[in-house]
Amino acid sequence: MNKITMKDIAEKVGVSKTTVSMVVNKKDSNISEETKNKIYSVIKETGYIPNNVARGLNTKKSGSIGMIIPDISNPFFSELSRAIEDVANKLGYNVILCNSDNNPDKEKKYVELLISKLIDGIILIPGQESESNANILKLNGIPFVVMDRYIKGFEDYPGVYFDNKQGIKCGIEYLYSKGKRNIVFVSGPKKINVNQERIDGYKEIMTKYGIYNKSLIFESTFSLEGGIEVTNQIIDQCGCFDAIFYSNDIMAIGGIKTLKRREYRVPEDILIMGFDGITLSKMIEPELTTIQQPIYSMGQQASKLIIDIITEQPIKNKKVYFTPNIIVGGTA
Amino acid sequence: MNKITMKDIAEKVGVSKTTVSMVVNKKDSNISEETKNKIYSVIKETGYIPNNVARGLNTKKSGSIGMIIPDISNPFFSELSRAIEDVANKLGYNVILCNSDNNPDKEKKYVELLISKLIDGIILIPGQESESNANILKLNGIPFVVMDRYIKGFEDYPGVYFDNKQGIKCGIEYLYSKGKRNIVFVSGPKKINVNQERIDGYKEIMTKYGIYNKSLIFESTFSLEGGIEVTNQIIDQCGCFDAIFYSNDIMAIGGIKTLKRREYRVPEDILIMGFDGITLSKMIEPELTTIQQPIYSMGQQASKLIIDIITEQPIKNKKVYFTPNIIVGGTA
DNA sequence: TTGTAGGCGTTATCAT
DNA sequence: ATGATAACGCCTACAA
Repeated sequence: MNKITMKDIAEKVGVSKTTVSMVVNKKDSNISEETKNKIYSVIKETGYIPNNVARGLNTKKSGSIGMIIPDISNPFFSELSRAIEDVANKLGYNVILCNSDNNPDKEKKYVELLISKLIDGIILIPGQESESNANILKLNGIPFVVMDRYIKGFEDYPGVYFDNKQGIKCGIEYLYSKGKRNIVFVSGPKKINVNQERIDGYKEIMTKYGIYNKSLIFESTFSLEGGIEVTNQIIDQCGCFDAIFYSNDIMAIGGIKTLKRREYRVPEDILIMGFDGITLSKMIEPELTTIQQPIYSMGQQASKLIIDIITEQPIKNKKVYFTPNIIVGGTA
Repeated sequence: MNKITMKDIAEKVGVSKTTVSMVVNKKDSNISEETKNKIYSVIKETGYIPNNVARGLNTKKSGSIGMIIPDISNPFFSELSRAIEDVANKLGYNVILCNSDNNPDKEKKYVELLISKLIDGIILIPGQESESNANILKLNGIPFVVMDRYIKGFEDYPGVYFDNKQGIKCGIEYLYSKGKRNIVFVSGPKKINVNQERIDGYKEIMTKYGIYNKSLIFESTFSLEGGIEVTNQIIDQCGCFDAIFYSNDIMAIGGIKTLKRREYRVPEDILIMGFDGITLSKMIEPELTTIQQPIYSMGQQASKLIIDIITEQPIKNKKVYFTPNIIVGGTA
């Protein structure tokens, strides 16, 4: 049961491989209708599927793009992936999924794997210390788009970002307008650079309002457990606080659970603000008040951008910034 | 900036491509240490990365497995994907992500795409009418593992399944034991065969208890909106009901929101049971009482199974059934 | 309008 | 212990 090749088709029709190749690749402007039809019908009856690998060896293109993300089971990234894959698929590419867990070694392994597969381009959400991996890509001439987080030394590379500082300011302004003054801020792991950016935003705006207090800044991991732990910590260590701004939705949800269990009422006693606007934020009751990143649009944009680069389309903006949007739910 | 090839390495070291190839592929039992070391050092200093595509053309293997799922942004599938990718990665494979949306045409397109990339194997969660697509795979000799849903005519193929009937029975028994007798059942789209299986389970057990009533069966889509809509319908059409068993967690969450908004108390007035046990079910407050599928284990198992088949390992069980497990949260 | 021939980078089969 | 050579299936000049 050997696989059918172009040669088989050519022999059956009684033409050369070249002719078949041209028809298969729609470069058939001057192939007679008759030949074309014969070829098509034999392709159909044999169920011939071209060998993309052989094609790739010639063209140095694989028709695949790689997507290196921290963790697909995190809703933020799975929503993003869906957008990336949708656009890629529509434009004739497919997507190889890589979960880096923010681990530089894993990330490196994937980068090399993708290169070895003649990947056409990569969408990279950097973990930590991604400079050297970005460098490998650069040295190998693989186009890539950076997403969500910066890579030192690659600030001029194409990228899709979210205006984190502005997002934080939005959130704080809202909480301030609600009369809150002791606003706790929970950042994600400081090793990830967007978090520093968010902390800076917090510092700036709180200082502007004259209510900045360093001891109101906490750090945790972007998970439900992270949210629960840090919230217990906040309750135990903080003299007074009247609002908590979590820098992702999942943490906020963990926080709300913890507050309720420890007999705080949300939003009556404490206002809660999340960050990301994942679908999940609309599932809890009351719905989470959060700073929305347009996740699906960001994914679409990144996917479109990398493919434009691959296909050498003229690019208007190789760096795209998305702006925040507050979703007012019932928690603040 | 042409990419470095084996030929380049061979020339630099002063050996033949063959020798380099053997070293790269660890088939170097009888290559002198000296040569090996020279080759390794040149590989390192040049940053050589083997071309997997060229290799694939020879070996007819790509080192990739395909994963065809309905929708990665559905938490059930993203959790599953994570497991699949983890195992695949550990065993030296990578994963190509395909969102079928349960659409047979999309599914077909992906099947052919994957074949054209010399995919080594596929994990297929069938949408609707997947017989012909499974047939294409069969004709092309592509190994595949079926997951979650049956494909008519491929019952003997390797597969990883969940005992849906048992799951439903578990849930009903629990609700019955809590004194509930008017238990509404919300199935997913009947076109998807697991749903029929679940309805059958419901019918059986309810009949056994002598409380079966056909008008308590509703159908909806596996989404938050689906859960909301159907719940409004239930409230409006059902004379009396004291529990609702949704056949996935997301619908259940939509249902809870709706019940609350329409002034029902959960669990005081109405007990709610979900199905799946996605992480999300632990995020809401109170936590959802649900029938847990061991999602991560199922993904691991499927991944391991397809790779065992690819590598022709002896397989103990080519069909694996997982059994339900009730998680008692606060909604029932 | 169609065919011939060489090459893409690797692996496999024989040699040496 | 190492090399020469022919595949793998397709694409692409260049020929005819």
